[in-house]
Amino acid sequence: MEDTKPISVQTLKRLPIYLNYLKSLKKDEVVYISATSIAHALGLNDVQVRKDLAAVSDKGKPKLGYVFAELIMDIESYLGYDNIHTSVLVGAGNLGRAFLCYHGFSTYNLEIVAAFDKDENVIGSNINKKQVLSLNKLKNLCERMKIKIGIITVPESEAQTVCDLLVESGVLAIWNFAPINLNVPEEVIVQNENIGSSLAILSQHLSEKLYK
Amino acid sequence: MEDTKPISVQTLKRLPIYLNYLKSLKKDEVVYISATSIAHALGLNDVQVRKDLAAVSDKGKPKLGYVFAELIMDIESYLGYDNIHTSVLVGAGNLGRAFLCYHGFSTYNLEIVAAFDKDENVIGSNINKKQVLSLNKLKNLCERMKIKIGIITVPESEAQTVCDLLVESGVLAIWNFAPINLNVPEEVIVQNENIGSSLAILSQHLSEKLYK
DNA sequence: CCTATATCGATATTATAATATCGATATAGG
DNA sequence: CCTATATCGATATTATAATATCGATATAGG
Repeated sequence: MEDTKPISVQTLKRLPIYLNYLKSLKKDEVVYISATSIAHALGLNDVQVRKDLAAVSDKGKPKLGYVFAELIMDIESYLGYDNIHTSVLVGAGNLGRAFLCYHGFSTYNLEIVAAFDKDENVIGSNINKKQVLSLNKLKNLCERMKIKIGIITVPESEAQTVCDLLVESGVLAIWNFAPINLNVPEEVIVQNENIGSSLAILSQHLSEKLYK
Repeated sequence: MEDTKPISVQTLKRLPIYLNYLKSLKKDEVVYISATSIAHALGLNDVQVRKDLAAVSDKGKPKLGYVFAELIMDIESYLGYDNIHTSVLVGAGNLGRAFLCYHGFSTYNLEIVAAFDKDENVIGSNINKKQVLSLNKLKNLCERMKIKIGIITVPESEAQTVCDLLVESGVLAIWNFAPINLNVPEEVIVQNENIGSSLAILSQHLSEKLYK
C-alpha cells in the first residue's frame, strides 16, 4: 500500500477517526467489518469510507467487507503508528501542561521527550515525569535525539522566535497552537490549531438557530 | 452584510485568522489595508482573501483596499464578537483546566461560566476563579442562564453521556475534544477537535521527508 | 447446487472550493 | 490635468472532494 496514488488531506484526516471507531469495538465479536457499517456508525457516506479505506488496504471482499484485525493493522501501518514519533514541546504554560499530562498521545505513538520554557521558575521542574528545560538546551537535545516534531504552546508574541529555533534545530513538522501565521522554510510543515476557526463555526450555527 | 448568500465553511474558518492578523498590526500606522497585502502576509491567494472579505464587507475601494478600522469591525460583527457567548465546560481534567485558565477566549468573547465534573475531589473547588460544580447541577444552570454552548473535555467513555445531558439542558452547540463521534439531534451542531487528524497530517509529511 | 443480496472496486457525475482573468475605478505622481 | 497602476468586484475556469451508479463477486440460505 505504498503511495502509488497520493492520498487526499481529507482522507488522511478521517483515517484516525475510523481507526478510533474500530478500536472502540469489541474485537472478539467482530471478524468482518464493512465500509457501509463504519459509514453508518460515523454518519458518513459509505462510498467515501470505502474510497478512504482503499488508500490503505485492498483486501476488502464483496459481501463481507474487511477482516477487522487486518484493517486496523493496515490503517495503523499507513498512519505510521508502527514507529514512535518523538517530539519536544515548547511553552510549559497551561496548555503545555495539559499536553504533557495527556495520556492520549500514546495512542498515536507520539512521545513528548521534554518540555522547554524560558521561565526560570519552571525550568528544572517535572511535569508528569517530563523535564522542563531551558530553551538554550533545545537545539542540542533535538539534534542529539533527532527530534523532528515540535509542539508550540507559547504565547503569540513568542511563537515565531520559538519556531525559528525549532527549525534551526532540525525539526521538520511543527504543531502550532499560537494564533499566528508562522514563517518557515519550504521543507517544514506547520499544522495550525486555531481555536478561533472552530468557534466561528459554532457561533455561526448558533446565530442561525437563535435569530432566524 | 446579513447573509444574502450563504458563506462557505472554509471562509468562515479563515475570517478569525484575518482578524487576528489585522489586530496584530499597529493601528496607528495603517489606514488602508488591501486583500493583496493580507494574502501576502498569510501566504494565501489574494483572490481568495478578497472573496472571503466580500462576505463581510462591501466597502473595498480600488487601488486602496479597505479602511483598516472598518474592516476589523465588520469581521468582528460578522463573527458575532459583539455579543458575549456564554458556555459551560464539562470535565475538569488536564485539558479542561487548561481551558479554564486560558485567557485567549476573551478575544472571541467566549466566556466559560462554570465547569462541571463528577469527581467529588474537584467538585466545590475553583479553577481560575471558576467554580467546579457537580454534574447534577448542569441542567438547572444551563436553563437558568440560557447557556447554548457546551465544551466537552471528558474521557471518551463518558462523552456521549455528557453530550446527552448537555442537549437535554438546551445546549445547541457542542465543542467536543473527546475522540468519538457524538450522536445528537439534528438541531445541535458538534464541532470535533481531533488530535489524531492533525497528527496524521504531520506524520505523513514527516515520512515523505525522511524516507523518500 | 442455485439464487438473492451485501458489499467491493472502478468510473461517472455532481458539488464545493480555489484560482485566473478582466473591466472598472480611485489615486499617486508627473 | 493626464496617465500609469494597484486593487476591487464579478465572472470564468480549474482543482479537489463528495456522491451516485454499476458490474463483479463472495457467501448465506433455501
